[in-house]
Parts: sequence; structure tokens; C-alpha cells
Amino acid sequence: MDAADTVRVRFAPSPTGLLHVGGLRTALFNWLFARHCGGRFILRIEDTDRKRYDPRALPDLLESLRWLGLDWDEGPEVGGDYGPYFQSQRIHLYQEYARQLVESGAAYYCFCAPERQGADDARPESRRGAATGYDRRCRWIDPHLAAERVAIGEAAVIRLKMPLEGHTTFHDLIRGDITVENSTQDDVVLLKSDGYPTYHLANVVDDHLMRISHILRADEWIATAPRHVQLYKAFGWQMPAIAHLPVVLDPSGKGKMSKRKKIAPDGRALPVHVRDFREAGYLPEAMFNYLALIGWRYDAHTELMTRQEIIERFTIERINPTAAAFDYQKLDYFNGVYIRQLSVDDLTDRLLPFVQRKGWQVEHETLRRIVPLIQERIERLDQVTEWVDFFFVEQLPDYDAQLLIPKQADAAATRHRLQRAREVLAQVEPFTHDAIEHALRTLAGQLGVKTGQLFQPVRVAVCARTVAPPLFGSLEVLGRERVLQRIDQALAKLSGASQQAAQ
RNA sequence: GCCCCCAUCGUCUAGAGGACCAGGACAUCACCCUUUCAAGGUGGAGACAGGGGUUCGAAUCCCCUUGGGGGCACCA
Repeated sequence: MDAADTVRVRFAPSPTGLLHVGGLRTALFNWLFARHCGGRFILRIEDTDRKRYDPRALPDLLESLRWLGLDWDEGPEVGGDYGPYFQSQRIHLYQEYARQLVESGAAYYCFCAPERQGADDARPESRRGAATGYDRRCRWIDPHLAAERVAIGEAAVIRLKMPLEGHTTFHDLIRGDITVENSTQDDVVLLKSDGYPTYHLANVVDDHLMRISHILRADEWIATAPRHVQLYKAFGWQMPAIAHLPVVLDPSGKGKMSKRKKIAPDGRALPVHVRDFREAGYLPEAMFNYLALIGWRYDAHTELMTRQEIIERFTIERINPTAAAFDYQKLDYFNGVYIRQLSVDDLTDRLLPFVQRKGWQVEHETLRRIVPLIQERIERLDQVTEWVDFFFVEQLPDYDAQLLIPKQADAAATRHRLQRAREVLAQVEPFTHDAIEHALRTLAGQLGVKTGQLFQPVRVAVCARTVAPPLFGSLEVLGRERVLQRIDQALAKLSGASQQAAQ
């Protein structure tokens, strides 16, 4: 028997909202484990909560997984031998298995009204603060009587009979043995009164029927694992191996990554949903690499790895149990590294939508000439617009004339330098990076000023900013005509400024 | 409140009793390079939560405390 037959893992999200990074990380680890082992990665949709169902969720999920390059071997749109892969299409199965448990005495019908259960303050004083929310009243009803009540149509749920004494132990691949006193456990609902299963039932039934070999799920499921163990026991099924992944924490380390957007110090909204990361200009390959490192590590030194390297090196043994804060700064760094590794053509393609989104009419060929100037200056694709705006606007935004004047110079000196620069730039042939550089450096020598003292006024004149892409390349792309025109405008601005100063 | 999980620099982590006066990465600071900003280079600062054990020897094993996280739904 080869691994393809033995290792079967699944990502089983609930379509209640947009996929967020925490979910993506869980999917990634499952996918990595499957690919490492040559096993199967299964996508199952746990749509058993009719109240929270969100129609946007499924398309967003599929798109997000594909964006990161996580392909599934069985599931929506690809099918498979163990379908259907939507739990809403398997309701009859869960009902059947739930009834089976009632018949075997492992579960029972409960007729209690929902209001009588649940919330702590709704419980009798004697049970307040107790671990279990439900007092098991219906557990003691005679099974035949209960069956009759169900037969005449009385609303009921089906609950699992947890052992009242002893303890339940299971082996977590990452944490080792975990033991829980059964007395602290609830008689969990398996089948709701609307006939839909709860997570606990559907999950166990499907994992078994779909022959899942390993469960890699988020940390927050640890508390419910004992009831799953008892469920497998009640069915007489072998439980898959199980590992609980460390949760992804908020950047502050306080609490898990919430689904609400966060605000960065610079005011922009920090992405939380996968689609937000894409729209902010994170590269899937950078995201893939960074996400793999949340809770997993290959060795002491290696962090930047290709997708293939990560697949080859990924093992459950090297997943650590500690919750980890999501570090946007480090993600940005990774993204910058991956952006710099891209070919100019590739980066241009990826940048184009961000530039066009801004409303500028830009051709691939034009942007392609600019990309080398900014490639090592951006960490996110969306930052491109801050760098290239002056290439595409007809009229430069108004800027403070003072920016033109370098420290250790005044308006008059600056005017002079700009005039000379204009003359030189009007003549230089060809109007290319090297020729421009040579001409301007020569001019600086003739003027007896440091290069920066000459370059700054020119830079501000053409870019309207002091921080901009490299000057000579920018001038070449802008072309002589626009450069001269903008220097003229700067000169006019300077005369205006000096006249004002004189008055 | 109860149950469970976790605990090394600000953050992510390496470390599976001696190779650790604890290594790497991000962030940070300084310097170099330099037409601005970056990128790159060099260097600096920065942690084993506390207390008990076990041991010749503990970041590594055990216990307690503290701290953090997660869970306690007819949600997943």
C-alpha cells in the first residue's frame, strides 16, 4: 500500500463568511502534509448551519485556495469517489447514523426547549458555573417512551451519552496525550431539531466515510476532541490520527486573529481576509512561504524557501504547539524579497492592475520601462502608485517651492542651477540614462557643487517630491519634452517664490 | 467560574541534559555604499516568566505559582 492510499487529509471550512488567514494556514498545512506524503487533499464544505450560511463564502473560498496554489484532489468542482462533498447533500447519512446511535443506546432523544439549555445565567443556581450546560434531564427517559414521543412528532434533538465517570484520553501528534475527566463533558447535541447534524456528528461521520487518515485542525478544537473520541467509540470506528495546529494570534499577541480588519499605524486597513491580502498586493508565493512559517520551521536558519522545498521538508514533527502572532512586518519583508526576485516582465504584469485601478491609462510596455526603477523599492504591489504617479499625470500636483531648494542653497542659486540643467538637458543626445547622467555630473562639476545639490532641484521639478525613483532613469522615461516643461514650471514657481520673499 | 492548551530577544523561532557566557530571521540602532528613497554590506543592543526539585551538570526532565491563549451553543 502506498502513501497515496493511506494519507488522506481534508480542509473542511464552513461557508459562513470570507476565508481569513487563519483558515488559509490550516488549509496550507493540510495541503503540505498531503503533498509531502503523496497523499490526497480533500476539500469538504461543512454547510450545516443554515442560519449563518453566506452565499459569498464558497466562491471566495475556492478563489482564495487557488490563489495560494492549493489544489484539492477531491471536493467541489473536481468530484471524487467519496462525495458528495457538501454536507448539506449528505443529511440523510447523518440522520441514519444518529438513529443508529440511539438504537445502540449511545445516544438519546432530548425534548428540552433550547431556552432551558446553554447560557450560564439561564441555568439553575445549583448548576451555575458547572462545566456542563445541559443537565441531562432527558437522558433518563425510557427509550421506548422517547421513541413514541418522536413518532407522534414531538420535536427533539439527539444527544451523545458521554460516560459519566472516568476519563477520555487521545493522542495529539503535536502535543502528546491529552486527558480529560468525563465528568467535565457535556452530552453534546448530534442532530438538531431541524434534522441537520451538528459539526460533531457530521465531521466524525464524514471523516470516517471519506477515509480521512489525519486530522489537522485548529487549536480551538482541542476542547471538543474528547467527545469526538467517544463518538468514534460509539460507532466502533477507528479514529484518524489527530493534530491540533497552533492558533494564529493577532499581531499584538492578544487574542486570535479576529475577522475584523485592523488598522495599521500608517492608517491603512490591515488585511485579514485572504482576498484582502491579494488586493493589498501580496504575492501568493510570499504568502505561502510566510504562512508555512507560522508554527512550523525547517531548521534554525532557513526561512526563504520555494514551494517545492517546503513540500519536501514539511513534517508534522516540526510543527510547534505555541500560538503565534501574525507579523505583518515580516510578511512585508518576505513580499519584498519575492518582488525583487520577479522578472521585470512578470512584475509588470502583476503591477498593471494596480496602476490601472488608479485610473491611469498605462500600457504594459510603458510600465515595463519604469518597473526596474521601483522594483527594489516596493514591498507590496499596491505601493506602486505612490512611486509612479508623476509618470502618468498630465499636470504635476502642486508642491511647495521650498522643496526645490537644497539645504545650503537659496532660491537664486537654485534657479541658476535649474536653468543650467535645462540647457544641458535640452542638448544632450541621446536622451538616455547614461548620457543624462554624464551631462548632469559634468554640469555639477562646472557649477562647483556636490551632485546632490544639483540633482535635488531637478528631481523635485520633475517628480514634485524629494523621495522618488532614481533620477536619470526617470528622466529618460519621461522624455525630454516633459522634463523641460516641468523644469520651466519649477523655474516659474521659484520666481514666484522669490518675488513673494522680496515683497 | 470550570476545563484544556501553551510559555526562549518587541515578534517568529533554533534548542529534544553537557557542543549555549543561548543561534537565526523580522523590527530597531550605528556605520559603509550612495543623486533622494530603497536594496545591499558590516556591526550593536536585545530572551531562557518566577520558585522549588531531579542530576556531577537544566533553556532542555518533574512540581507549584504567574502569565498568555483556547473552549464551555440545536455555530463551526
